Amino acid sequence: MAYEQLKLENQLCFPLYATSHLITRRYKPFLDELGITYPQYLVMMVLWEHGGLTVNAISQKLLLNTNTVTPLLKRMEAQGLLRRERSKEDERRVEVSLSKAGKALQEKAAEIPMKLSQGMIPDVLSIEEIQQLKELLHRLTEHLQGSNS
Amino acid sequence: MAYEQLKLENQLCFPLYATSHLITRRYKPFLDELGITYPQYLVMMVLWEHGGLTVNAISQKLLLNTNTVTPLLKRMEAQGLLRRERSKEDERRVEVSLSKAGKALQEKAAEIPMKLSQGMIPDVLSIEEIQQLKELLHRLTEHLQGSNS
DNA sequence: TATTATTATATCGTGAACGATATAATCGCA
DNA sequence: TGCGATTATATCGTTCACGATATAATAATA
Repeated sequence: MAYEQLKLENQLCFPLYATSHLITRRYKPFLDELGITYPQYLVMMVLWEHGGLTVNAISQKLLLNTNTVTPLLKRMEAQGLLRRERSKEDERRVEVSLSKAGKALQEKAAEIPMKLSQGMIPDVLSIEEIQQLKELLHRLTEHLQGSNS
Repeated sequence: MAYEQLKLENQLCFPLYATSHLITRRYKPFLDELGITYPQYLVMMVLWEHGGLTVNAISQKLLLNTNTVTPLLKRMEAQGLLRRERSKEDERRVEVSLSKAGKALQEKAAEIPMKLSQGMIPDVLSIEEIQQLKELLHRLTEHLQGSNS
């Protein structure tokens, strides 16, 4: 077969795709306890770190389109995790801020990263290798965001 | 702020999630030419490499659930890329095989991996680093599939 | 100050992704 | 042989993800 490059194992994209899904599945039981999904957890992390932000700012930080983030935020507002309010300075913008319940959730969430890394480190990857992996992924995302080539 | 581990940049999961999406977006224009989506492309790669397989075998290779793969295959059957037929030996199984059009698509697809890697290598990551990244991801997926801890 | 361009968000439709559940065929074992 | 357990796939409902498009507010400029 002359199509070696078309094998899953020879590609970079599939391992990324698969690992991402597998990790999301690992999160699920912990996030279920908080009553949120994985993308919602990402939104919460952004808000915990930066406080109130516009819809646009959130979607840029998560590298998602606003038409993904808008309904995500509406569901989260319905759950009482955050508020969405039109800015008074510029009525095109919608400012998103955490509710009391949303802020309070951070304490519960704080245990999740540790719980997940248990059994992962150093069984499979050493601290150095995790660091290396992050660094390589970071360079890749930086590039993929910027250029068109 | 005492929640350093809850910052996006300090996690492994978010870079994986984001990179995976960004790469899928890179594929889109090329896959549009073939008239297929990224997960459909993954299915095609499995079938090009292994020939006819059951629904279960395909979902295992892609690390997806069958309730994701079944509708995926039905859409692909409707497009004329493949056939789905109940096995005669064991009528619980559905055997998936490529149509003529499905097989023919491989030739067009063969150019995609190269086109994508242009501008990625060695601008951002060297050949060695790509290899390293694959290796780290491979170990991670192997672990995440197997254990429960 | 009109008018056009840009910006910010929302809406709609399609295709994943997956938990829960259903259904039918096959297997295992009393 | 018979019947409960297992296996293979399908169906349903909810949530993402995103292209295309719409709408309204603001900025730019003639």
